[in-house]
Amino acid sequence: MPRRTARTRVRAPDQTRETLLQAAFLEMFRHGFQAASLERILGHTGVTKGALYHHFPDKAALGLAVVNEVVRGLMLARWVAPLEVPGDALPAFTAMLRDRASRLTPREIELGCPLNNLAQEMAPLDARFRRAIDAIYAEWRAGVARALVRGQAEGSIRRDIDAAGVAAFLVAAVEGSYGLAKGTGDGSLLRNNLRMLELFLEGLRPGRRARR
Amino acid sequence: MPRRTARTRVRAPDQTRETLLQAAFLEMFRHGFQAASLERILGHTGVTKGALYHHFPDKAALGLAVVNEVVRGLMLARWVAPLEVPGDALPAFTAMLRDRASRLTPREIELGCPLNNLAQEMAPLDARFRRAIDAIYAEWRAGVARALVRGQAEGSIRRDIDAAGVAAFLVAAVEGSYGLAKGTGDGSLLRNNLRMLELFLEGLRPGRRARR
DNA sequence: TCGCTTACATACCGCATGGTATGTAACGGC
DNA sequence: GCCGTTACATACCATGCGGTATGTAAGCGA
Repeated sequence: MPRRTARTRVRAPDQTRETLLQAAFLEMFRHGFQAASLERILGHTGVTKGALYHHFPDKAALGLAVVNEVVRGLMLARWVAPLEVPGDALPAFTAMLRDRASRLTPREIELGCPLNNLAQEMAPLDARFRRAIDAIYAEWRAGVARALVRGQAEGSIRRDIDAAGVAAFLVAAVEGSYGLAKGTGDGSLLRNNLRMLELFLEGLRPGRRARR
Repeated sequence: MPRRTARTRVRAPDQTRETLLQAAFLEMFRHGFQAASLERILGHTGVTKGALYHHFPDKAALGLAVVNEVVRGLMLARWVAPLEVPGDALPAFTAMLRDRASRLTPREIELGCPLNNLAQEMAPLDARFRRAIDAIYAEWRAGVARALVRGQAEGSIRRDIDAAGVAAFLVAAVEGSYGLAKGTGDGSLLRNNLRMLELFLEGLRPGRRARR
């Protein structure tokens, strides 16, 4: 039986939901979804279990909301939006990679890429997570491919490459680099790989020696 | 109090240990380490909890043994040994990539790379796991770098590249490709990326156009 | 054949977890 | 000011978990 005089917090449903999403994101980033503890999330936010289960039917729904509303936004802001700038596509790639490399935080090196983490953990376990993650990866690849096609149109990128295929490779290389750096705990490895990606992109410039 | 007449299985400690390792590997491959259930492992093998805790002091020790004795061996057999063949280094790379691409099982596409999975999950959580995983990645990178240096010595690979840096990039790209394929559930994506790696390696051939 | 060690078997425990039942206080339309 | 709905709060539960205590039987050197 609940206590007689319950002290309810100020009613601000949107903010409560957002608070939960952010805390859940951090918790999932650190521990993954399965090991993410609702109690810890509640402890960090001061929100109660009743409020949580008012906003989300169960833990999976909270996790999916984190994927769709937090992780997706982060990916788009960091890896797609920087490509949608006026000017040549290839320098936009280079600038984005250098920007990412320069902003590497110890947390990013320790914890890796949230999307990659969730993909590795949840893809074989839950079809809904897999679909949500798959959709985000598809957006990422599509954004990269668009930039490549733009580069082809303006002549800064060779026309004989398959934009979608190269985009998939680039995304994989980025994710792999973050993952490897996380595995080794070595930030310089990640910087090295982002630099290698720059060199790879330079190789896409039109030139005498065709790749195939 | 245990039952009076306990039916013990045949005493074959080495085989029992190996059975546990293999079952634990499969369980960890599917669910990760934290979500791996000892009860499920025991259920699959018919081994009892007493036997398990006779061979391993705790769950972490079992997990570490899986990493060091199973995962490491798989990585070496698949990604390092194929490079240590007589003949030119570059064709050995190509052959290895094609061999891997041709042998892709649905399980590999669904579950990804065991080493990558464990790295992503365990690196920030447990220092012992991180060290063990880090050591395996270092062996992998070293194996690739050795092959690159060999190629440089025999003239099939440009001398102006940093073998260690390129090796790190190659390993990251492989792991990223497996991870991405797992996220999307798409095997053709993985095949595409392995093919892209071939092309990347072709670009390491000595030629007129230097990369930097 | 005795006796110690190794290799297993069984029962049980404490704990953290996700989830639920139930209650109450704030808000908004009327 | 009433009342239904929304937004929370609290107590509690069932379950699965890793781990342990304790027992037994096989192997084996002397």
